[in-house]
Amino acid sequence: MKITSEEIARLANVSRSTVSRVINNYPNVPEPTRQKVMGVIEKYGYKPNAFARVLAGKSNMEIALCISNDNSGDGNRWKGMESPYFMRLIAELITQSKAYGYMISVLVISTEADYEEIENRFLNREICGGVFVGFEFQMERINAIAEKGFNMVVIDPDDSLKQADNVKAIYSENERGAFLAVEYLLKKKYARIGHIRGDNRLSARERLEGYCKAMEAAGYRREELPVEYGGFNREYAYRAAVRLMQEHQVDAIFAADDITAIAATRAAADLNKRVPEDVGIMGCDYVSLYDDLGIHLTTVEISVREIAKIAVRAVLDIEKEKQIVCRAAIRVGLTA
Amino acid sequence: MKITSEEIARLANVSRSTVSRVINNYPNVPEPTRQKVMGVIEKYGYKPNAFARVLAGKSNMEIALCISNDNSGDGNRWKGMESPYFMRLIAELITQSKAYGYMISVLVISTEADYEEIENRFLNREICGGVFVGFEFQMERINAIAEKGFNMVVIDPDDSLKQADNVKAIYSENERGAFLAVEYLLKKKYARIGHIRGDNRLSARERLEGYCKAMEAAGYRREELPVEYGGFNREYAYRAAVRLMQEHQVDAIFAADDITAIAATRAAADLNKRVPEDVGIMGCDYVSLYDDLGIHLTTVEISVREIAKIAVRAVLDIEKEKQIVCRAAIRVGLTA
DNA sequence: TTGTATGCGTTATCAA
DNA sequence: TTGATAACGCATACAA
Repeated sequence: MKITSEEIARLANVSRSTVSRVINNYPNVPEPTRQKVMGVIEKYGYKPNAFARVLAGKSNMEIALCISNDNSGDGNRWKGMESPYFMRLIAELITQSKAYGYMISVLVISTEADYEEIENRFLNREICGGVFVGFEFQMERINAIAEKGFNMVVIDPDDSLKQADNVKAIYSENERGAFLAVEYLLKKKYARIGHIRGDNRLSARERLEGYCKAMEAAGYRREELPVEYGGFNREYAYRAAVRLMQEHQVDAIFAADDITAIAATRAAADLNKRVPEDVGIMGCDYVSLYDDLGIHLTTVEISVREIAKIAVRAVLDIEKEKQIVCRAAIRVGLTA
Repeated sequence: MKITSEEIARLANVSRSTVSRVINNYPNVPEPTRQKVMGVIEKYGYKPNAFARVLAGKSNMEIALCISNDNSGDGNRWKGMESPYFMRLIAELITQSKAYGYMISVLVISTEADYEEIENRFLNREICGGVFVGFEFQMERINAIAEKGFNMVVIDPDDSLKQADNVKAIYSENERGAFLAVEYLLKKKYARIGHIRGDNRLSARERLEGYCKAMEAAGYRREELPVEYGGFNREYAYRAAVRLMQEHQVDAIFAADDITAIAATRAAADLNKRVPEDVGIMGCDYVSLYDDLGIHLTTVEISVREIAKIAVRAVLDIEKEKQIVCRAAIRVGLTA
């Protein structure tokens, strides 16, 4: 059926052990022998059985991507598995890990049992690392698993994070990104800049802080800044944008994310304001989707590819830092 | 470290074989014994080692989702891994297969070697089935693997498909969907309906055919129908829409897909035409994305969830049909 | 109905 | 430097 190391050994006139040593690049096998064995391996297209290796003690070259499922069910589909962010992240992680010879398996975490599932896989050596991304993780569970000696990476953790030893965290430069965005608007000579903030999670608070700092640096007083609640929700964001433009008379809006920015763009259109002439709109957390619709937001981008690359390197312990920050950059579009 | 069937056997005063029989629901184990063993299993939270089972002859409860990589690099990102269609499909497949206790592993197919990888996994019992989706598959390779006795499902294959015995095909009701769409426009009293067609792949040809048939049924002559090439590309589609509206004076457009429809909507706006009053626009192949932007296309929907559900059932051979067609339905929005 | 023995394909240990 | 041999954790044919 399928050629095994046994066969290879026979054909190369060596023992299974030697074949194994060649496969695993052990140092104690002389070059001629290695050549001979490799020749037979190539000739017959032999590929070692991954499952057997794992059973025999090796770790599987597979990384679990653990996504927290969103059960809130508020009809806002920009969450959970279908979120374009997660989707791009999955795609990039698959690509990046493949470059190191690793596979990605996607696990959706929704119940307590799922954490046991993960731990089980670690114990069985089915996976050699876990990358966590999403909102509502139980950090204690993650820490507990990590403390048994397994590598975990958490992307954009909330500040509640107490990192166990084997846990690495990847942060996005939210505050600085927001600061850059507002700075950009100020340079464009917008004078009255409002902010549509997200909800209470860390990223939203950091972006708000960045906005405030940039405005303060420009001489504005923090207490008087026009900030409205958008909650990363397109309906709330739309109304927030209307309030900012009508009640606060802003001439520019820094939105907590791109969904919010798109909603603000609609609001501007409905109020007969031209973008960017009458009102400048700045997004955040670039989502590639809108380009394809011919909508080119000026926004803050933190490369998903970069995050994926770092995540893979971190979980494989190539990257040793426990706290890694991904840089934000302005992506110039047509809305500001 | 981890409890094994050996331990369970000892604790339950039976042999490993009996534990195995209980786990695998063999009939020849009396209820009291089963209860006793199950009790110990529950108590210690024993989970059989999946890899060991596979090595011992069982098939892994895992389905490979094989996605053809798009190397065309024409800058149109609505293809390959990042396509929202694939992304939703992945999400739905994960959900649906989980319901049957199966996992999904995603494989991106770009080179010849990838087919060998798939075959290798089948031979090692790492996967028990393959679901193929994308454009440029080498059906001969798929058939060759299937002929060795493995289950394969191809979603929306091109007509070049010669199905081997273990290959099942899932088709979308493209022609009927297009027919319904045009019928819908006719009922809405649009009189001059044009079509922006896709490229030369089967789905595009079928949609064109559905459009033609519906128009013929309404008394139009096929040769005189206003059809322009859009190629599923937003730039081409935009220009096609302009031609239809300016040169052909259409009052409604049936677009080959939703990307095309969105481009047509932009074109209408740029020509100062109101949608749907001055011109009706009908999409096809519903992509959920646009709702979140406040754009509500009237379009043709073929449920991705339904496709995923059927794909899982087909690959597990619960669904026995070799050719399965997924129904299309009109999704009413604001553009027609 | 149950237990024993063997095999799955690999790695690791120990001798040679 | 190499080769036997014993794990790894489970399923199964066969015997009892």
